[in-house]
Amino acid sequence: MNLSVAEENYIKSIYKLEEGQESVTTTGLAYELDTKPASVTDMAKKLRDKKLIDYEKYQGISLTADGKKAALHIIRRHRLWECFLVDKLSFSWEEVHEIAEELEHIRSEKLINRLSDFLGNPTIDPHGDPIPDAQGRLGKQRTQISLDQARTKRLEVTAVSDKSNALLEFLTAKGIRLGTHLEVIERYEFDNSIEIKIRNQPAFTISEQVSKNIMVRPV
Amino acid sequence: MNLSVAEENYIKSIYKLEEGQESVTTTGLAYELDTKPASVTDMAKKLRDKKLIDYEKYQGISLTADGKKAALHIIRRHRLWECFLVDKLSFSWEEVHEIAEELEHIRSEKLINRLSDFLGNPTIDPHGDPIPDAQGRLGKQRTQISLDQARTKRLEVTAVSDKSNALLEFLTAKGIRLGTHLEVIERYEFDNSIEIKIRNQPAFTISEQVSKNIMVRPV
DNA sequence: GAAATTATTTAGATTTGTCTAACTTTTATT
DNA sequence: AATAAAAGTTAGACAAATCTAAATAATTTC
Repeated sequence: MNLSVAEENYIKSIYKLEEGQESVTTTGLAYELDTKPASVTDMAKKLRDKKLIDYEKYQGISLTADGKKAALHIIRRHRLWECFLVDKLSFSWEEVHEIAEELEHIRSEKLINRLSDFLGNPTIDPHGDPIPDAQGRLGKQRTQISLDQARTKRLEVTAVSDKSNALLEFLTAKGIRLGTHLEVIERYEFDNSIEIKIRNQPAFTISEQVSKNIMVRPV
Repeated sequence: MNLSVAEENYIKSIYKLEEGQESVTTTGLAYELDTKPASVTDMAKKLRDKKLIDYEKYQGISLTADGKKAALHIIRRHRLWECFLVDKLSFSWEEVHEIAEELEHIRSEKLINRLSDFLGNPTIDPHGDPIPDAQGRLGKQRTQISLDQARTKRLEVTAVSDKSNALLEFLTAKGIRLGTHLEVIERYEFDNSIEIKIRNQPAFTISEQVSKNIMVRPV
């Protein structure tokens, strides 16, 4: 299956929205791709014809098995290039996303598999997200700090799911990066904000919007 | 100046044809780009409007100073990626061209300059062609075996100017690669073919078409 | 459950890069 | 120099991906 850059971006965004539980709507996808709902409808028909998504008008969109496979291959390419940029070219965590966004569309199985070897076949990218293997198989997911039912106190940051510059810059400013150990001081039910503390720095509060995007594991 | 992939390919091909002395015609460029003369005429108008080429109808095409600069930047990207593929990902000489053809269109000054640093700022690519520096300055050219006025006997291959698979495979089959030392046995005026010998293997003859694309230096 | 609001789709237009077919200009031939 | 051939251009069409504006369906609200 040979996909255009536009088609690949749609598949990737649909995967991302599906991952975040909620159903994929025309408007939601348009927002995610910074385009208009009318354009999404057009592309939905095309992707349905290619059997990459299930789509009935007014009924929303979901990836087929083939679509999921395609998505995982695109994500593999994206995350491997991010590793390359950070590990080999000394880019910082925050600046790699945009460039990887372009590199991910270069389609050569051989290139990607050799790149993976060259990088030592990493299984997580610089943001802590798992890298699918050559067959599209994915390692296990981490937990969102806000969904942690066990109300764990001591946590380690393993990933950030939203890659917007705004969030990444905020986290950097706060000293939160991959591997950072943090302590949950308080969880406020009324707005789902969370008060946290890093080492011996003063505590501060993060909104649900932010905490939803921080993946953690108990430590 | 932000160029589309198509525009970049035109600029690169025009540069290549200009480098090979002859004037750049609509048909010649169409052949080089595997497209139709009508398409070339359309694009020529667009590139003229962007002041990258001089073009008057029926009068052929030539790069402006800006166009040359753009071409050298594209070539820099292409050749650096070729270095990466061969040096770091163990691709062979012959297979890198196509992939570099895609990678060259990723436009991030920072990416390319860091890639260059990572590779040790190479000045020639795996085919022996010089890599323009960040300012677009180019090292000195090598000589075509067929233009060697001095009629040198012992030569070293420093580059191959035509990157078509057909030629690269032919050269590999004959045992001609970068750095190969060869001895010119005879030059035939009537068809400009050249009889050469590599080490102690039997001599063979190469046509002008082939020899024109082999760059050499005396040894 | 009717009306209002929101979401989605359709129809028609636009841009980029390409094409074919017809036409024009230039170059080559005699 | 006239004509034939080759090279180049124009006009009109098309596919991909997008858009706006209008129409339709679904959902929410009262």
